[in-house]
Amino acid sequence: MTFEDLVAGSVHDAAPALIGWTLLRDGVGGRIVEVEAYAADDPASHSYRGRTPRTEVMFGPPGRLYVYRSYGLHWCANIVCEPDGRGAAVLLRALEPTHGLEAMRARRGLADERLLCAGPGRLTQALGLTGADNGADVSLEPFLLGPPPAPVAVERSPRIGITRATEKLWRYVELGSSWPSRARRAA
DNA sequence: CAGTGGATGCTCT
DNA sequence: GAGCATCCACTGT
Repeated sequence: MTFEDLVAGSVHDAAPALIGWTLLRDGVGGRIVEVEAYAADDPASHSYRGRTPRTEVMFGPPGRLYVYRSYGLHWCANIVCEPDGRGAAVLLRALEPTHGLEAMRARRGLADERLLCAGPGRLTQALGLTGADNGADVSLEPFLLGPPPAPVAVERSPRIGITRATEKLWRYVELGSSWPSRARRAA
C-alpha cells in the first residue's frame, strides 16, 4: 500500500498502519513508533467544532502536515487523513531516532538520547518542524516517508493529555518499543 | 521515582 | 478570560 492510499483511508486504519514508517525531514528523523488518531466527530479533535483558520489544513487533502502550537511553547505535528473535508488527522507522538542524530541533538540541546523524539513537542523540535510547515505535503521534499520492511506489531491504549473522549483507545504504539513518550519503566 | 508547578501564546467563549 | 493533543526543573521520598 502506498502512503497516499494509506492516508486517504480511515484515520482508524491509517494511524496503526503508520507505525514503523520512517519519517525524515532533510534527511533527519526516524521510525514512527507512537501516534494518536483524531477523527471526524471526535470531541477531542481540533476539528470537532468545525473549520477555523487554525484547523483549515485538517479539512484539506490527506498527506499534508497539520502543525499547531501547544501550550504556547511547543509545536505538534499531524498527518491529515481521509478525503477532503473530513477533519481527521494522525498526531505524531514519538520516533525512534535513526537518521541525523547529531542534528537532532543540536536542536534539542543537551538531552537524554532516549528523549530526542519521545513526545510530540520533542519530535517537532528534533526535526525542526514549526508553524512554517503547516500545510506542507509530506510526500514531497524536504520530507521522505518509507514503509517498514516487515509488518510491525502495534498495541492500542488511551490517548494522552486530553480531557474529552478519554475512553477511546486511539493511541497506537509499536509493541515492545523502548522509544515511546511514556517509556518510563517503573522499577 | 512520583508529584507539582511554571513558562508561554493562540483559539475560542 | 479560560483552556489547552507539552516539557522541564525542582521537590520530597
